[in-house]
Amino acid sequence: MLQQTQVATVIPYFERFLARFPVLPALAAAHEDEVLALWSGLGYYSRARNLHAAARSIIAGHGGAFPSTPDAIARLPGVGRSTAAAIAALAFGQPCAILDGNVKRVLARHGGLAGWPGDRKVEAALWTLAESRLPRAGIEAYTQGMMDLGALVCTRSRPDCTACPVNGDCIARTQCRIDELPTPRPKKTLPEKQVQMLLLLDRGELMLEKRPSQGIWGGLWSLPELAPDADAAGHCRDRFGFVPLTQQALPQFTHSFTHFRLHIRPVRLHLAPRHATLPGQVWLPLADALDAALPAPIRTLVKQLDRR
DNA sequence: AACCCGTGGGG
DNA sequence: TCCCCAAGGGT
Repeated sequence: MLQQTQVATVIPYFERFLARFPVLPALAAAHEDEVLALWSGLGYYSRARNLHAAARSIIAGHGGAFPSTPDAIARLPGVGRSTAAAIAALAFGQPCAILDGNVKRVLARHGGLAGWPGDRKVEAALWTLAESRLPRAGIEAYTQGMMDLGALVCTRSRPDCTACPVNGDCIARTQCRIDELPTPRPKKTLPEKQVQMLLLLDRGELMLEKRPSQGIWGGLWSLPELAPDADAAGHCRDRFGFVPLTQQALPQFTHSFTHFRLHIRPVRLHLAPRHATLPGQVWLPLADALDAALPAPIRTLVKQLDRR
């Protein structure tokens, strides 16, 4: 959950998740739909599918015992070098280096290492630096200390250098380059996309479609999409065989992702009753739909619909 | 190697 | 409002 996600954002999701899956076998035994529903709103949904798969892998392949070496941990789906090292260090006391966003910022500043940390070569240099600084003892406190130093003292903007325990030989501070390091990500213009999304309603029930596991919002339940200028009612008849009785365009809104911006034009359609339910579709009362694994903007849309 | 994968906090 | 980026990983 914490991969690319701030601690404060994660906490309520973590609490709910652990209340439902307190032990590893409980997660392994769960249906993917329920795992995704508890992840709904957190983003990067492959993390949820990978975590679920990892739990099953530990039950099936490791006899239920969590692997304890960094290499074995990193073979779990969704667990890379840094996450594996964090688990190995904090749970098993092994001397391995982590490299999350906080540590990258601390090392880039203290070591005076320029270049965007997302760049392959810069990241490799940061790993080397991180490995070279491991302590001979106390790996747990060191690992947590590096993360907390970045999160609480060596912050992205206005770091509190006077409170920093290593301000004496920090190159960024000595050379007055605190505001330049780490080097920011190169700017690029975000692509813009447009879609219509269909809110198909029948007697208070909403139709949701399961998205393929590949691609954006993989495995989540969402609304049927069509080209921005297509005929919604026609599409409704041609693709689903549903007869729309009324059609209403709802206000367009924009949802921003890391890599593109999506302009969504929702259309509400009331259908003639007794239509078929096709594979990959479900019809749910609005209150039940809100318990499903919905993408964040779809959840907002359904909530607004539910208020009427 | 560059791109894909979400959402929201904070400046 | 807009911009940056967060306890990164997979392809």
